[in-house]
Amino acid sequence: SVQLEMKALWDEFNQLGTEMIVTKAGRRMFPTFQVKIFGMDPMADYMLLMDFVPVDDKRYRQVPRRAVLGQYAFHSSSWLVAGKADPATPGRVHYHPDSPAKGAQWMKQIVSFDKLKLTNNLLDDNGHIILNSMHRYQPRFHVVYVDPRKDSEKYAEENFKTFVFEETRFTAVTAYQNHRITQLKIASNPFAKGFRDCDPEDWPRNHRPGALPLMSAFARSRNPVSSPAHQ
Amino acid sequence: SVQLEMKALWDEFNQLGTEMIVTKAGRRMFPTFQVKIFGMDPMADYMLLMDFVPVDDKRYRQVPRRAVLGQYAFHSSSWLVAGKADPATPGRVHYHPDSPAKGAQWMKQIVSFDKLKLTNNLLDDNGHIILNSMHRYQPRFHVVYVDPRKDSEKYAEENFKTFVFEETRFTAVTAYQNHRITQLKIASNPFAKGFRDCDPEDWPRNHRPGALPLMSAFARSRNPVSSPAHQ
DNA sequence: TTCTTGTCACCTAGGTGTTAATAT
DNA sequence: ATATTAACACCTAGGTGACAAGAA
Repeated sequence: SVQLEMKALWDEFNQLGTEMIVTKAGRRMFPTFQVKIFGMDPMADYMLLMDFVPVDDKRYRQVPRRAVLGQYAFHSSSWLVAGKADPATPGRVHYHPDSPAKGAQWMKQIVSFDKLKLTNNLLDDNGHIILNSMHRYQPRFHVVYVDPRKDSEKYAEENFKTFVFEETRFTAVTAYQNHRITQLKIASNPFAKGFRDCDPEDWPRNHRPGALPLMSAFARSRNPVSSPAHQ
Repeated sequence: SVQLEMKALWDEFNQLGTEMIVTKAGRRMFPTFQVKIFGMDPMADYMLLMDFVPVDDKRYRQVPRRAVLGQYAFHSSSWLVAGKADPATPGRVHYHPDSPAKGAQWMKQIVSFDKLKLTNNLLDDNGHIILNSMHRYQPRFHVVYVDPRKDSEKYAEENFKTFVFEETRFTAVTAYQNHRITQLKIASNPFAKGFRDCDPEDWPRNHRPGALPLMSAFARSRNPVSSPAHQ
């Protein structure tokens, strides 16, 4: 079984409609996809990998600016369907760089996919995940048991397990559309600390619940509870 | 077979008497021990590791300052034997973090031991290599074939190969003794660029052979030739 | 008008020798 | 006197969103 790390933070983003930046050079995800793994055979070899599947066959677009003036400008519910999805991108896969490794190794600490990068460059040759901007994606996590038998290909089906966490869904964008997403990224990503305007010591250590509803759920759970995956 | 990378740089340091800093927290080596590997079975698993053996049973000490005034102050030949070696440190081993991996993986690029750190803290619990300051050491590189046979312990002897490059010998120190070593480290280690006083563009790209005899050998070979190991 | 690209200041994270203070 | 330690300024290396300019 698999538990998603930082579930509270993922939930907070998901509630606003998570957006992930894609660039030509490749951009990391934030939050980073991280999991705790249980129940492996400690002595067996496993490959861990991720891929990304379209949530729907739609293309999205920004809401016209004149339609969203006022308090709820840039709200997550302001996505409009812009038509059918663009042609699918090459369905690349990202192997965790420690693969293959023993079950004991994978289970003894959190597995982090922080080397995974997203790009919108269809001709990318850095092995990054290629996505269409303005489309929605569902990250998937796969565990492959490395079968030592000679005819292991025959058992591919049963040596394979997929885990999906719906709270990690996101829209790929080249620039943030929802200003609340931007603010939550700035508030929670250490690398964006330069854009915070509050006292850096104020958050999250001294954060008073309710003061900033934007990130209340995350602030409430300092030891985030993980969530079970839909298999 | 194994080739030492950056052999010209190692030679230049060795000629002066290489020194490596040891600290309580652990310090990387510079130059970094890096090798190219040939002739592995591409499909077999190997563990790669390093250890450090005393070159002799001597303890060294700094030359009294009043004895070395003038041009040859701090020359490498100014080490004095201070007596018998201190009690041996725990003979730790550093496994390359990618171990175990297939021969094909090890051979397809330079193997770098840049995560290896040296410490003088006998109680270190970070898994660093523990050395006595003011003692001389010989780094050793070991390749272990992971034998798939059940009774693999019996074949430990033949599944094991050791490579020694004498030009990587060094004295462990808590502060540099030979000023020429300091200058060569500053000139060749990118992380010490802040201590260079010459135009940063001047070296090594525009370095004129003979102008700075200190690092002539390194500057002469822009594509350093590797050296075979003594097995 | 909407979306994308490239540059930038500002961060995190951590590897350098220097230096002054301390230990032996 | 020699040897070690800890704090420090200055780097490398690379991850942020902002912004202005360009593309569609």
